[in-house]
Amino acid sequence: LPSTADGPVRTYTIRQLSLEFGVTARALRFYEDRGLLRPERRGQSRVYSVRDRARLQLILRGKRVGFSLSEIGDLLDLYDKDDHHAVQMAASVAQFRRRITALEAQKVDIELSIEDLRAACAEIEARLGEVRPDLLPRAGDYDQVLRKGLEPRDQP
Amino acid sequence: LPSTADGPVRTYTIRQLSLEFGVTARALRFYEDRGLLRPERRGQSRVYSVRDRARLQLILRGKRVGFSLSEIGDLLDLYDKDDHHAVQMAASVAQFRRRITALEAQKVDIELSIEDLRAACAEIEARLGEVRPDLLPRAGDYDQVLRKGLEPRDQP
DNA sequence: TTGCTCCTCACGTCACGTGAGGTGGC
DNA sequence: TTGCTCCTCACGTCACGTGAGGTGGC
Repeated sequence: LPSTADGPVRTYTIRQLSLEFGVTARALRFYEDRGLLRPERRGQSRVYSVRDRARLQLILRGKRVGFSLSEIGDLLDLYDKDDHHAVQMAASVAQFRRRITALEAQKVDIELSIEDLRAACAEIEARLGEVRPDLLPRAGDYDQVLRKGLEPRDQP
Repeated sequence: LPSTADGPVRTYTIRQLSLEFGVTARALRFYEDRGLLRPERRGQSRVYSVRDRARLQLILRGKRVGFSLSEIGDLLDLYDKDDHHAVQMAASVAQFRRRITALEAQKVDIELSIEDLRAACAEIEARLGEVRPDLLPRAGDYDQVLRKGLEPRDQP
Protein backbone atom coordinates (compact mmCIF):
# COMPACT_ATOMS: atom_id res chain seq x y z
CA LEU A 1 0.00 0.00 0.00
CA PRO A 2 1.27 3.50 -0.78
CA SER A 3 1.82 5.74 2.22
CA THR A 4 3.20 9.09 3.30
CA ALA A 5 4.60 10.45 6.54
CA ASP A 6 0.97 10.85 7.55
CA GLY A 7 0.30 7.15 7.19
CA PRO A 8 -1.27 5.08 4.41
CA VAL A 9 -3.04 7.04 1.66
CA ARG A 10 -6.75 6.40 1.63
CA THR A 11 -7.98 4.94 -1.65
CA TYR A 12 -11.20 3.42 -2.93
CA THR A 13 -12.16 0.64 -5.30
CA ILE A 14 -14.76 1.22 -7.94
CA ARG A 15 -17.25 -0.84 -5.99
CA GLN A 16 -16.69 1.08 -2.78
CA LEU A 17 -17.47 4.38 -4.46
CA SER A 18 -20.40 3.01 -6.41
CA LEU A 19 -21.94 1.61 -3.23
CA GLU A 20 -21.26 4.75 -1.24
CA PHE A 21 -22.88 7.03 -3.79
CA GLY A 22 -25.52 4.70 -5.12
CA VAL A 23 -24.34 4.69 -8.72
CA THR A 24 -23.16 1.77 -10.84
CA ALA A 25 -19.56 0.94 -11.60
CA ARG A 26 -20.50 1.46 -15.23
CA ALA A 27 -21.37 5.06 -14.45
CA LEU A 28 -17.95 5.66 -12.89
CA ARG A 29 -16.23 4.18 -15.95
CA PHE A 30 -18.41 6.34 -18.13
CA TYR A 31 -17.40 9.50 -16.26
CA GLU A 32 -13.79 8.49 -16.77
CA ASP A 33 -14.42 7.98 -20.46
CA ARG A 34 -15.82 11.51 -20.58
CA GLY A 35 -12.72 12.85 -18.85
CA LEU A 36 -14.38 13.74 -15.56
CA LEU A 37 -12.39 11.25 -13.48
CA ARG A 38 -8.84 9.97 -13.84
CA PRO A 39 -8.26 7.24 -11.26
CA GLU A 40 -4.88 5.54 -11.14
CA ARG A 41 -4.40 1.91 -12.05
CA ARG A 42 -3.05 -0.95 -10.03
CA GLY A 43 -2.65 -3.51 -12.78
CA GLN A 44 -6.00 -3.47 -14.55
CA SER A 45 -8.04 -2.20 -11.65
CA ARG A 46 -8.91 1.42 -11.01
CA VAL A 47 -7.74 3.00 -7.78
CA TYR A 48 -9.64 6.10 -6.72
CA SER A 49 -8.04 8.74 -4.47
CA VAL A 50 -9.69 11.04 -1.97
CA ARG A 51 -9.56 13.71 -4.67
CA ASP A 52 -11.32 11.43 -7.13
CA ARG A 53 -13.98 10.87 -4.52
CA ALA A 54 -14.42 14.61 -4.07
CA ARG A 55 -14.71 15.08 -7.83
CA LEU A 56 -17.29 12.33 -8.02
CA GLN A 57 -19.27 14.07 -5.32
CA LEU A 58 -19.22 17.28 -7.35
CA ILE A 59 -20.21 15.39 -10.49
CA LEU A 60 -23.22 13.86 -8.79
CA ARG A 61 -24.27 17.14 -7.23
CA GLY A 62 -24.03 18.76 -10.64
CA LYS A 63 -26.13 16.05 -12.21
CA ARG A 64 -28.73 16.31 -9.48
CA VAL A 65 -29.31 19.97 -10.26
CA GLY A 66 -29.51 19.28 -13.96
CA PHE A 67 -26.08 20.03 -15.43
CA SER A 68 -24.94 17.90 -18.35
CA LEU A 69 -21.71 15.97 -17.97
CA SER A 70 -19.93 18.29 -20.37
CA GLU A 71 -21.00 21.33 -18.36
CA ILE A 72 -19.76 19.64 -15.22
CA GLY A 73 -16.51 18.88 -17.01
CA ASP A 74 -16.05 22.54 -17.89
CA LEU A 75 -16.56 23.54 -14.27
CA LEU A 76 -14.10 20.94 -13.01
CA ASP A 77 -11.50 21.94 -15.61
CA LEU A 78 -11.74 25.55 -14.53
CA TYR A 79 -11.26 24.41 -10.97
CA ASP A 80 -8.06 22.61 -11.90
CA LYS A 81 -6.57 25.45 -13.91
CA ASP A 82 -7.25 28.18 -11.38
CA ASP A 83 -4.89 28.03 -8.44
CA HIS A 84 -6.77 30.19 -6.03
CA HIS A 85 -10.12 29.12 -7.45
CA ALA A 86 -11.24 32.72 -7.63
CA VAL A 87 -12.10 32.72 -11.32
CA GLN A 88 -13.57 29.28 -10.99
CA MET A 89 -15.81 30.46 -8.16
CA ALA A 90 -17.04 33.46 -10.14
CA ALA A 91 -17.66 31.31 -13.20
CA SER A 92 -19.51 28.75 -11.11
CA VAL A 93 -21.80 31.32 -9.60
CA ALA A 94 -22.60 32.55 -13.09
CA GLN A 95 -23.34 29.01 -14.29
CA PHE A 96 -25.37 28.26 -11.19
CA ARG A 97 -27.53 31.34 -11.70
CA ARG A 98 -28.22 30.29 -15.27
CA ARG A 99 -29.17 26.83 -14.07
CA ILE A 100 -31.49 28.32 -11.45
CA THR A 101 -33.24 30.30 -14.19
CA ALA A 102 -33.64 27.15 -16.28
CA LEU A 103 -34.96 25.19 -13.30
CA GLU A 104 -37.48 27.88 -12.51
CA ALA A 105 -38.73 27.69 -16.08
CA GLN A 106 -38.97 23.91 -15.78
CA LYS A 107 -40.91 24.30 -12.58
CA VAL A 108 -43.42 26.55 -14.31
CA ASP A 109 -43.74 23.97 -17.10
CA ILE A 110 -44.43 21.27 -14.56
CA GLU A 111 -47.01 23.39 -12.81
CA LEU A 112 -48.74 24.00 -16.13
CA SER A 113 -48.64 20.28 -16.92
CA ILE A 114 -50.21 19.46 -13.57
CA GLU A 115 -52.95 22.00 -14.18
CA ASP A 116 -53.48 20.56 -17.64
CA LEU A 117 -53.81 17.04 -16.34
CA ARG A 118 -56.12 18.11 -13.50
CA ALA A 119 -58.38 19.87 -16.00
CA ALA A 120 -58.34 16.83 -18.28
CA CYS A 121 -59.26 14.57 -15.36
CA ALA A 122 -62.15 16.82 -14.41
CA GLU A 123 -63.44 16.98 -17.96
CA ILE A 124 -63.23 13.24 -18.48
CA GLU A 125 -64.90 12.51 -15.18
CA ALA A 126 -67.74 14.84 -16.07
CA ARG A 127 -68.34 13.01 -19.37
CA LEU A 128 -67.92 9.67 -17.68
CA GLY A 129 -70.49 10.65 -15.08
CA GLU A 130 -73.06 10.96 -17.86
CA VAL A 131 -72.29 7.69 -19.61
CA ARG A 132 -71.02 5.25 -17.00
CA PRO A 133 -71.26 6.69 -13.49
CA ASP A 134 -70.41 3.23 -12.17
CA LEU A 135 -66.91 3.68 -13.58
CA LEU A 136 -66.24 6.84 -11.63
CA PRO A 137 -63.42 6.33 -9.12
CA ARG A 138 -64.41 5.96 -5.50
CA ALA A 139 -61.87 7.61 -3.27
CA GLY A 140 -58.94 6.92 -5.52
CA ASP A 141 -59.60 3.25 -6.13
CA TYR A 142 -58.57 3.25 -9.76
CA ASP A 143 -57.63 -0.40 -9.97
CA GLN A 144 -61.20 -1.24 -9.06
CA VAL A 145 -62.35 1.08 -11.79
CA LEU A 146 -60.30 -0.68 -14.42
CA ARG A 147 -61.32 -4.16 -13.40
CA LYS A 148 -64.94 -3.14 -13.39
CA GLY A 149 -64.68 -1.40 -16.74
CA LEU A 150 -63.32 -4.48 -18.43
CA GLU A 151 -66.05 -6.79 -17.13
CA PRO A 152 -69.13 -7.26 -19.26
CA ARG A 153 -71.93 -4.98 -18.13
CA ASP A 154 -75.17 -6.34 -16.67
CA GLN A 155 -77.70 -6.58 -19.45
CA PRO A 156 -81.18 -5.56 -18.26
CA LEU B 1 -58.80 14.46 -54.52
CA PRO B 2 -60.98 12.08 -52.52
CA SER B 3 -64.37 13.43 -51.54
CA THR B 4 -67.69 12.51 -49.96
CA ALA B 5 -71.20 13.87 -50.19
CA ASP B 6 -69.98 16.53 -47.76
CA GLY B 7 -67.33 17.70 -50.18
CA PRO B 8 -63.61 17.03 -50.45
CA VAL B 9 -62.01 15.28 -47.48
CA ARG B 10 -59.55 17.49 -45.68
CA THR B 11 -56.04 16.04 -45.60
CA TYR B 12 -52.59 17.27 -44.62
CA THR B 13 -49.06 16.79 -45.86
CA ILE B 14 -46.30 15.98 -43.46
CA ARG B 15 -44.94 19.50 -43.78
CA GLN B 16 -48.28 21.10 -43.07
CA LEU B 17 -48.65 19.24 -39.82
CA SER B 18 -45.05 19.72 -38.79
CA LEU B 19 -45.34 23.49 -39.35
CA GLU B 20 -48.70 23.71 -37.60
CA PHE B 21 -47.47 21.90 -34.50
CA GLY B 22 -43.87 23.03 -34.50
CA VAL B 23 -42.33 19.57 -34.75
CA THR B 24 -40.09 18.17 -37.47
CA ALA B 25 -41.19 15.84 -40.24
CA ARG B 26 -38.73 13.37 -38.78
CA ALA B 27 -40.71 13.37 -35.55
CA LEU B 28 -43.93 12.53 -37.40
CA ARG B 29 -42.20 9.66 -39.21
CA PHE B 30 -40.82 8.50 -35.90
CA TYR B 31 -44.29 8.44 -34.32
CA GLU B 32 -45.45 6.38 -37.26
CA ASP B 33 -42.57 3.99 -36.78
CA ARG B 34 -43.65 3.59 -33.16
CA GLY B 35 -47.20 2.83 -34.27
CA LEU B 36 -48.77 6.04 -32.98
CA LEU B 37 -49.78 7.32 -36.41
CA ARG B 38 -50.86 5.49 -39.56
CA PRO B 39 -51.27 7.99 -42.37
CA GLU B 40 -52.31 6.78 -45.80
CA ARG B 41 -50.00 6.90 -48.79
CA ARG B 42 -50.41 8.62 -52.10
CA GLY B 43 -47.53 7.04 -53.97
CA GLN B 44 -44.60 7.47 -51.65
CA SER B 45 -45.92 10.44 -49.78
CA ARG B 46 -47.82 10.33 -46.51
CA VAL B 47 -51.34 11.72 -46.43
CA TYR B 48 -52.65 12.66 -43.01
CA SER B 49 -56.37 12.72 -42.25
CA VAL B 50 -58.24 14.87 -39.77
CA ARG B 51 -58.15 11.89 -37.43
CA ASP B 52 -54.38 11.62 -37.78
CA ARG B 53 -54.16 15.28 -36.90
CA ALA B 54 -56.26 14.75 -33.80
CA ARG B 55 -54.07 11.84 -32.75
CA LEU B 56 -50.97 13.94 -33.28
CA GLN B 57 -52.46 16.59 -31.05
CA LEU B 58 -53.03 14.00 -28.33
CA ILE B 59 -49.50 12.67 -28.76
CA LEU B 60 -47.99 16.12 -28.32
CA ARG B 61 -50.17 16.90 -25.34
CA GLY B 62 -49.12 13.62 -23.78
CA LYS B 63 -45.48 14.37 -24.38
CA ARG B 64 -45.82 17.83 -22.92
CA VAL B 65 -47.05 16.45 -19.63
CA GLY B 66 -44.27 13.87 -19.56
CA PHE B 67 -45.73 10.63 -20.90
CA SER B 68 -43.41 8.38 -22.88
CA LEU B 69 -44.39 7.49 -26.43
CA SER B 70 -45.21 3.93 -25.40
CA GLU B 71 -47.52 5.16 -22.63
CA ILE B 72 -49.21 7.45 -25.14
CA GLY B 73 -49.51 4.51 -27.50
CA ASP B 74 -51.28 2.45 -24.82
CA LEU B 75 -53.75 5.25 -24.20
CA LEU B 76 -54.49 5.68 -27.91
CA ASP B 77 -54.91 1.93 -28.39
CA LEU B 78 -57.43 1.80 -25.58
CA TYR B 79 -59.26 4.66 -27.22
CA ASP B 80 -59.51 2.74 -30.47
CA LYS B 81 -60.71 -0.50 -28.94
CA ASP B 82 -63.38 1.02 -26.72
CA ASP B 83 -66.43 2.08 -28.70
CA HIS B 84 -68.04 4.34 -26.16
CA HIS B 85 -64.68 5.34 -24.73
CA ALA B 86 -65.94 4.72 -21.21
CA VAL B 87 -63.19 2.31 -20.20
CA GLN B 88 -60.65 4.43 -22.02
CA MET B 89 -61.76 7.47 -20.08
CA ALA B 90 -61.51 5.70 -16.75
CA ALA B 91 -58.09 4.33 -17.62
CA SER B 92 -56.90 7.74 -18.75
CA VAL B 93 -57.96 9.38 -15.54
CA ALA B 94 -56.04 6.71 -13.62
CA GLN B 95 -52.94 7.28 -15.77
CA PHE B 96 -53.28 11.03 -15.49
CA ARG B 97 -53.44 10.88 -11.71
CA ARG B 98 -50.27 8.80 -11.63
CA ARG B 99 -48.57 11.30 -13.90
CA ILE B 100 -49.68 14.15 -11.63
CA THR B 101 -48.09 12.38 -8.68
CA ALA B 102 -44.86 11.93 -10.61
CA LEU B 103 -44.86 15.57 -11.70
CA GLU B 104 -45.39 16.74 -8.16
CA ALA B 105 -42.38 14.71 -7.07
CA GLN B 106 -40.35 16.23 -9.90
CA LYS B 107 -41.44 19.66 -8.81
CA VAL B 108 -40.19 19.01 -5.30
CA ASP B 109 -36.87 17.80 -6.76
CA ILE B 110 -36.56 20.99 -8.76
CA GLU B 111 -37.33 23.11 -5.74
CA LEU B 112 -34.65 21.29 -3.79
CA SER B 113 -32.19 21.77 -6.65
CA ILE B 114 -32.90 25.47 -6.74
CA GLU B 115 -32.37 25.74 -3.00
CA ASP B 116 -29.15 23.79 -3.37
CA LEU B 117 -27.85 26.07 -6.07
CA ARG B 118 -28.85 29.21 -4.18
CA ALA B 119 -27.01 27.98 -1.10
CA ALA B 120 -23.97 27.10 -3.21
CA CYS B 121 -23.99 30.59 -4.77
CA ALA B 122 -24.19 32.22 -1.36
CA GLU B 123 -21.37 30.12 0.01
CA ILE B 124 -19.12 30.73 -2.98
CA GLU B 125 -19.82 34.45 -2.95
CA ALA B 126 -18.93 34.60 0.71
CA ARG B 127 -15.57 32.94 0.09
CA LEU B 128 -15.01 35.05 -3.00
CA GLY B 129 -15.69 38.17 -1.00
CA GLU B 130 -12.71 37.34 1.19
CA VAL B 131 -10.27 36.57 -1.62
CA ARG B 132 -11.27 38.64 -4.63
CA PRO B 133 -14.09 41.05 -3.79
CA ASP B 134 -13.47 42.66 -7.18
CA LEU B 135 -14.81 39.50 -8.81
CA LEU B 136 -18.14 39.69 -7.02
CA PRO B 137 -20.97 40.25 -9.48
CA ARG B 138 -22.42 43.72 -9.63
CA ALA B 139 -26.15 43.61 -10.22
CA GLY B 140 -26.05 40.44 -12.26
CA ASP B 141 -23.30 41.44 -14.65
CA TYR B 142 -21.68 38.05 -14.80
CA ASP B 143 -20.08 38.47 -18.18
CA GLN B 144 -18.15 41.39 -16.74
CA VAL B 145 -17.10 39.17 -13.88
CA LEU B 146 -15.70 36.53 -16.17
CA ARG B 147 -13.82 38.97 -18.38
CA LYS B 148 -12.35 40.63 -15.36
CA GLY B 149 -11.37 37.36 -13.75
CA LEU B 150 -9.43 36.24 -16.79
CA GLU B 151 -7.43 39.46 -17.10
CA PRO B 152 -4.08 39.66 -15.33
CA ARG B 153 -4.41 41.36 -11.98
CA ASP B 154 -2.72 44.70 -11.26
CA GLN B 155 0.57 44.01 -9.57
CA PRO B 156 1.31 46.54 -6.80
C1' DT C 1 -33.67 22.11 -66.47
C1' DT C 2 -34.21 24.05 -61.88
C1' DG C 3 -36.70 23.91 -57.38
C1' DC C 4 -39.50 22.17 -54.17
C1' DT C 5 -41.18 18.59 -51.20
C1' DC C 6 -41.17 14.07 -50.39
C1' DC C 7 -38.83 9.56 -49.38
C1' DT C 8 -35.63 5.82 -47.10
C1' DC C 9 -31.59 4.39 -44.85
C1' DA C 10 -28.45 4.86 -41.23
C1' DC C 11 -25.31 6.88 -38.04
C1' DG C 12 -25.01 10.35 -34.08
C1' DT C 13 -26.56 12.16 -29.44
C1' DC C 14 -27.12 11.68 -24.15
C1' DA C 15 -26.10 8.95 -20.01
C1' DC C 16 -25.70 5.16 -19.08
C1' DG C 17 -27.88 -0.42 -18.71
C1' DT C 18 -26.87 -4.86 -19.79
C1' DG C 19 -24.93 -8.89 -21.07
C1' DA C 20 -20.71 -11.46 -23.11
C1' DG C 21 -16.37 -13.15 -22.37
C1' DG C 22 -12.01 -12.91 -19.95
C1' DT C 23 -8.39 -11.86 -16.08
C1' DG C 24 -6.22 -11.62 -11.25
C1' DG C 25 -5.54 -12.57 -6.53
C1' DC C 26 -7.21 -14.37 -2.12
C1' DT D 1 -10.94 -25.43 -7.81
C1' DT D 2 -14.54 -22.18 -6.62
C1' DG D 3 -15.86 -17.31 -5.80
C1' DC D 4 -15.30 -12.73 -5.89
C1' DT D 5 -14.24 -8.39 -8.05
C1' DC D 6 -12.30 -6.39 -11.67
C1' DC D 7 -11.80 -5.53 -16.74
C1' DT D 8 -12.97 -4.42 -21.91
C1' DC D 9 -15.86 -4.46 -25.80
C1' DA D 10 -20.15 -3.54 -27.82
C1' DC D 11 -24.99 -3.41 -28.59
C1' DG D 12 -29.51 -1.52 -26.61
C1' DT D 13 -32.47 2.39 -24.87
C1' DC D 14 -35.15 6.96 -25.61
C1' DA D 15 -36.76 10.45 -28.91
C1' DC D 16 -35.47 12.10 -32.20
C1' DG D 17 -31.38 15.28 -35.23
C1' DT D 18 -28.84 15.21 -39.16
C1' DG D 19 -26.91 14.39 -43.32
C1' DA D 20 -26.62 11.28 -47.65
C1' DG D 21 -28.58 10.00 -51.74
C1' DG D 22 -32.65 9.43 -54.55
C1' DT D 23 -37.66 10.16 -56.47
C1' DG D 24 -41.97 12.69 -58.26
C1' DG D 25 -44.70 16.31 -60.04
C1' DC D 26 -45.44 21.22 -60.95
